[in-house]
Amino acid sequence: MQPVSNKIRFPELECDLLSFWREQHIFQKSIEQRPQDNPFSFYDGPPFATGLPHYGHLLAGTIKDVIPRYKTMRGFRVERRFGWDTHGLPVEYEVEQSLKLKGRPEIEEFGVANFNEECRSIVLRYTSEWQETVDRMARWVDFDNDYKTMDRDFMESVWWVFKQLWDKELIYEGLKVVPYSWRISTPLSNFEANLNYQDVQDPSVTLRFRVIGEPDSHLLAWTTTPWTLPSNMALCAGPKLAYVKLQERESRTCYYLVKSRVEAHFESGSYEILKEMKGTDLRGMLYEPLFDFAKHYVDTSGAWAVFVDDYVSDESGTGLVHLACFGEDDVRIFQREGLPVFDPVDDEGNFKESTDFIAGLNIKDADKPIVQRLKEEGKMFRHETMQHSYPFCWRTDTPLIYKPISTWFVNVEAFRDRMVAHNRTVHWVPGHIRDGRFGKWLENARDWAISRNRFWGTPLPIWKSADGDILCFGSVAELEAAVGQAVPDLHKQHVDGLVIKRDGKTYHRIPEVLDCWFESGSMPYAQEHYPFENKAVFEANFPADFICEGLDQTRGWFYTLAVLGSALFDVPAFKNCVVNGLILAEDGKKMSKRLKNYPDPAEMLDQYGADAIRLYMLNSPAVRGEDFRFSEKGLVETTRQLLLPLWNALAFLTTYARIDGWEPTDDKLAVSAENALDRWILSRLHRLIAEVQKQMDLYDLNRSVAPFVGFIDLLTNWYIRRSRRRFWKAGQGEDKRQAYATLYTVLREFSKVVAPFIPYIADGIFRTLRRDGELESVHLALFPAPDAKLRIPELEAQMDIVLSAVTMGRALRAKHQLKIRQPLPKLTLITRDPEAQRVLDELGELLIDELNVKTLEVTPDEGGLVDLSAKANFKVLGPRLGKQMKAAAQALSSLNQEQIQSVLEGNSVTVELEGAPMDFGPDEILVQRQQKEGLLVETDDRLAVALDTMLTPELVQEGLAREFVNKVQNMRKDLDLDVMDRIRVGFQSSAAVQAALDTHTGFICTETLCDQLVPQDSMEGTEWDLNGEACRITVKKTATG
RNA sequence: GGGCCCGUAGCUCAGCCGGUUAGAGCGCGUCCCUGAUAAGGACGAGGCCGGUGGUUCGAGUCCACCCGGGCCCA
Repeated sequence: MQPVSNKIRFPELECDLLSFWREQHIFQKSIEQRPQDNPFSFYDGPPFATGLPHYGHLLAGTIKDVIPRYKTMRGFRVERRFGWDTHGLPVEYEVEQSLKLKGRPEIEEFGVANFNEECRSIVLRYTSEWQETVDRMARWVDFDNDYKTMDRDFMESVWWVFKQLWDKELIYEGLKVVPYSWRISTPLSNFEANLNYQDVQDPSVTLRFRVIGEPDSHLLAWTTTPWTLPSNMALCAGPKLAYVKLQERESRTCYYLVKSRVEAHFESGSYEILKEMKGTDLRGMLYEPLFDFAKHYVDTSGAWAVFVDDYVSDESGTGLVHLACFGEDDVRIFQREGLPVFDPVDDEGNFKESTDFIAGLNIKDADKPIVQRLKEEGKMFRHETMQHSYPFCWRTDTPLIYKPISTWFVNVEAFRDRMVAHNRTVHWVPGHIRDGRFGKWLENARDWAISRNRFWGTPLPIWKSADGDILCFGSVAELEAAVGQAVPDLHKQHVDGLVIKRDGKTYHRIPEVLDCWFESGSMPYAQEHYPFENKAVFEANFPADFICEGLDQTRGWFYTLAVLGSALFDVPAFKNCVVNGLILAEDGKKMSKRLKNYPDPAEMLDQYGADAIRLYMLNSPAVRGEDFRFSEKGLVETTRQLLLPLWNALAFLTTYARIDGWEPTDDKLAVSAENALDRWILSRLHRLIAEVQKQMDLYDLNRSVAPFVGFIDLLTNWYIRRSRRRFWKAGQGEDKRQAYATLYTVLREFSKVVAPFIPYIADGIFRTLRRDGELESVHLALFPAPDAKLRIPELEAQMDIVLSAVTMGRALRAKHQLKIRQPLPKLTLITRDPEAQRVLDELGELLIDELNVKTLEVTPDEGGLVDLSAKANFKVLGPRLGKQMKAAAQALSSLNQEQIQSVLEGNSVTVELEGAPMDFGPDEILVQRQQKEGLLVETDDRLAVALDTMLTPELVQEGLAREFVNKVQNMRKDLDLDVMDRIRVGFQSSAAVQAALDTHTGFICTETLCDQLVPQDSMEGTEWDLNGEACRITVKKTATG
């Protein structure tokens, strides 16, 4: 075994291991060595590579690595391919910006082919940086065999998916109202529409709509967009709102509006309420349109009437909403009620010829003449100007409009219930996502708009004839047959020009491309080029056993996977889903490049290494969907508290193994553990293995990490601390052999337990301990099996007692200023716990050493040392007593010492409770211990510890000797001596110290590896204070160990 | 405006099926220990468990409402 240094630099270790893994193809071996017929399938959600990876990616990437590594160690074959999202708006925007193109007309002028090739050229710009970071983070994923959504094979499968939906009649063409910039003739995403709100002044007009069949009666409706009035087809009332018909006293004119807004529009006393009614009562009222151009172009029968819908509120306006085709709710109601859409606005935001006096005007310029005309015709009730916040195009600073555009939809509502049912079978982490955020979203799922009026994406495979006949292609072969030529590339510029003539009709491709979410949702099929290739591979790996992404993917990838899985195969697309939360900066804000409120990931990798980052994140709430504040301090803490102690456990073992020439041979390891410490740590190890396995099988990463984090503390700060002397001891005794075998075994098995989480350090440990002929990496090993035979629960319980006794003993010493180096005559453990009696048998030495006492006594007799008090055991008594609980608690708290003693001896006690006697068993009463004032006693619930502090001259002498050893050891350390170097010690001291040194010469020399301990007269050396005695010491190296 | 999540010590977070003195780490102060460790330990200060009502013998924990923060949607 090569000794390892405790001066470890983890980033260096990691880089060495990274090269080793790469050179020896460990990742490939970890897959190939697992049986092909035992797959565990993982789908990678493709990221955009238009930016560099940030902590969110590192977090998801870590989880995407931990689970597959674990499953590999459980014997599964886990293929993982990296994916790239290459299409879509983010890419197009970057290109538009770099080429200074604005909107559709300029792109078309530049040429779609040129534009798309520009897109293609930038999407893979950062892939090498991505790969480097992902590799460095120790995430094992196949980049050579990756998939890209712009690959022809991928796109062909997307077409196949689309065609499947088409054949199932789940695709339809409809209208969708979207934010639209007329300046650049481009629909925008909701996200973009939110980028640029400005305060502007707009007309605020309230219109009179004359009611048909009632003399001089009008419906009042309000709008800030007069230009939409020519498209008005209906008015809408809130069904549950209260409305009135009122009459103006002066003019005798009648108006309908919502009751709660009357005072906003009429002065009190100027009117009389004629009638009150609910919104539903208004339904079906007919009115005269303000403008009637529309009837020349669309069928207006049924239009110009009042309808009702819940979206109407009475917070502003009149409670009667003017409906045109420029609002999402409007179009929804139009479709429900069979109303016609009349959109007279062209792509540039100008009125078409169909609009009489405003034809050719830009919509905003048309507001004035429209208002003018309405005033002249007496249709204006009130005309004001108001200031409000309105969305503007973020690129041209012109106001956006909402506009209906032709859009292709997936009829999700048709199979929504199936989707909801499938989702019930998915295991989500955290669990509340299933019926909460995601479940609720599914229940309310609306039809999915999948087409985009853009350029860089997979074209919809639809060709349309002039009379609306449609051809849909589900493969390249079908298309090639139809057009009679090869189609090597499926991008827009290559297919738009393909014209199909069939049965006397001519078919042209429609201009839209698919939403890139459609492509990522198609990834299970498209990454395998299914069904054109890899049928068996696909079937073996679908649905995914495991996926992981951030909380924001609820409406994103999780959703599109679920939609397509349900639509195509009527199954959930994934079985287990871990959702990670958002990583925030230390200040609780979003990480922001502009604010520079977070440390550069590359620097963190260089400084602390990937394992520190991984463990820090895994040990955080971020792995169960909660926000997490990332701080460099956390990395420091993780390194100091967990990783370094663990590594130093290894350094400890190897250091002494070298000194003793110990090697992990079969017979050295065959030693059976007899020492209680060894049996204890092995028992804890197997308890740990069982726990980690259980939690990992539940995908609960927090609860997997917490136990091994705790184990590191037990291993280093108790097992090794207490075992140190066993390794130092001269010679090769049986106990030493056991110590080596145990520590070796524990570290080796532990490296397997932590391998999925901290793969570098785990492999560093494993490979250090590895014997010739064994597996070359821990990542090729199987996860350890918990061995019930090695579990000794009683021993674990006893050690718990010892550990709390140590804590109490140290507290006692600290309180009374008795340093540990000063031996004391006796420690008394006072407890009635039967396990504690047995502590003496096996674990007593631990306490004697750790607390530096000469003898240990365990006694059940608490007499004189502690005050006992009784308390009701609420947990046990509550269910039995119910309302009597309070009285019982009162009664039990006043038991006398005699009664309590009796309870401690296992007897029941009878107490008067509300006039009647009642028996209480010993398990129904809790006895508490309180130290008596002024005694050297420390207590907790079950245990008291007392120290005898009577110092004899012998003990004082021994204390001095230990003090002396301590000073010499410090000097050795200051001189940077090797642990095996021999020394000569000179001293000049008081008589008391001299006497102590004489008595304990052997002890001192053994402890400090000192060959000569000699008095000296000179004034050289370091001056020390040994418990108040002056002493001057020199240390000289005499021989190298 | 709607849905979901979060709110516990100065900071980062545990706290299981509801059980009576609410924990850990970091930071701070005092002290101890140290030849594996960037260490370790003890003690101390520091809490209206976001608020208000309710259910219950008993609420940090369950329910309702409210306040604050986040994410998503509108």
